Amino acid sequence: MEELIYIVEDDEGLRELYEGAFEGVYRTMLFENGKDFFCQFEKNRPDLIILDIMLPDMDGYTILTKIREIDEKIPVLIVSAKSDEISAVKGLNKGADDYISKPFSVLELIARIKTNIRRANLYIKSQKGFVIDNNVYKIFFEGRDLGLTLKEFKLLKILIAHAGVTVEREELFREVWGENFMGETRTLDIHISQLRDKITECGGGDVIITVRGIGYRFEMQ
Amino acid sequence: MEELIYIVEDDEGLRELYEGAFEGVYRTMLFENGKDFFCQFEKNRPDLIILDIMLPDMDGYTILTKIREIDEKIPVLIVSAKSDEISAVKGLNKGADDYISKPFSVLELIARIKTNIRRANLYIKSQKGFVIDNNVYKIFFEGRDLGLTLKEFKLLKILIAHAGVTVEREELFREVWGENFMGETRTLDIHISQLRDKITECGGGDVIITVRGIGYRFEMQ
DNA sequence: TTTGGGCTTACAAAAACCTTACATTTGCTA
DNA sequence: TAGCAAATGTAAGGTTTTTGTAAGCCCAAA
Repeated sequence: MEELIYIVEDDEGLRELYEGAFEGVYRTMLFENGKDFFCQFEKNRPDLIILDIMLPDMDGYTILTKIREIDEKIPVLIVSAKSDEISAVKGLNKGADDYISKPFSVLELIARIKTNIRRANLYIKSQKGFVIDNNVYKIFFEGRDLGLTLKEFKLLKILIAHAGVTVEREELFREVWGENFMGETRTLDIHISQLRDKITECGGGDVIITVRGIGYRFEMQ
Repeated sequence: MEELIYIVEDDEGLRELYEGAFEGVYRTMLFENGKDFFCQFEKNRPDLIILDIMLPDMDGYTILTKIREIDEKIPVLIVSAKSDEISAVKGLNKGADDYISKPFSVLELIARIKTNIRRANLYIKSQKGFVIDNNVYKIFFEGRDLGLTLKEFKLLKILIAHAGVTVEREELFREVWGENFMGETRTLDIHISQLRDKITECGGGDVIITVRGIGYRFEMQ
């Protein structure tokens, strides 16, 4: 699992519970208050947000509304005290995708997270300006269609999926061209070249970095 | 509100509760069992389905699986007895979008319905103008019968059902021609070509888009 | 027998892909 | 530091693959 989850929670007990529950399953980032959360959220989007309704600085609804102003699709799961059921309903009306009441079972929590991420990923995966739409086999940069061919699409998709990590030439060949690719060729280089052209044309910067002797790396700056 | 909700529920008390709760808010259709439900579901799709896990003829999971085979996007909300919480988790894993436990508040139920429909509508493209009549195997565009043959009908129906999503050639073959279609042929292309002709003749635009190397996609613009 | 759906054949066009060829960069070595 | 070899960048053009579509044949149903 590579999914990243942001958790906004001030209760120390629950913080520990989350950390334990997600160990090795999801990458998590914990925030005590709304301010810290938004500071990070502006910089990088997670795959899902877990939001406690009762917080010290701003209440959950305010945060939720603000999240929805910035991103209307990202899955938000609200956590509320059992007694506070009306709050949860209010949250759902304000644009939360789901809610769960304390106390909850870890099993159920993970099931709900899974569903919400599945639902969101069915459609679109994005990474800092790049949006991959698997339904139409297109990748957009800041809203502009890069106009990729199938090979280019697969290539960029893999690089973005491994953003920040160098992907070996051999692996790219395997994933894009398939196991039994023979032609000892320069095809990969040419496709990378094309990709760079198209990204540049759409206003993107140098996001594909050559790692000599190894392969390529997608990196945003 | 114009939303149509199908409710699969055998408990008389709950049936009355639903009818009262949705009066004037949603249009509803009640089904006592899975058989009745599917009979109608094939004919016309609602905006959301409320499904009780405990039913006389087939259990909820079977229905859910069958629903997902036919339509992978339609929101399904599972209702389960409180004691049966594990079942609900199971349901979420099987492709339900949400669940609610008995006893629940009407307020919460409506909030959840609202959220699920909102979420679904974020993604589902409008297929405005195209009407599929499964009883007479006809598809109309703006009231005009396209005059499709059976294969063409099946083809367009599948494409429309997956509106906005590219359907692979292989899947189209499987769904229209059946598992054991051998002829490595161009038949699919020819049928697509015919479909385009007929749609154009009836005033429709370029709604079938070729995705080179993958398949075709229905998209309204 | 007629009719029409569905399939195949055949050719055309387009798009994607690959190869060649040469330029450039990088890292290493003398 | 200069020089070399290996790796990579990329323009140009040819080749292959994929798709579009017209025309005709076959077969089952009416």
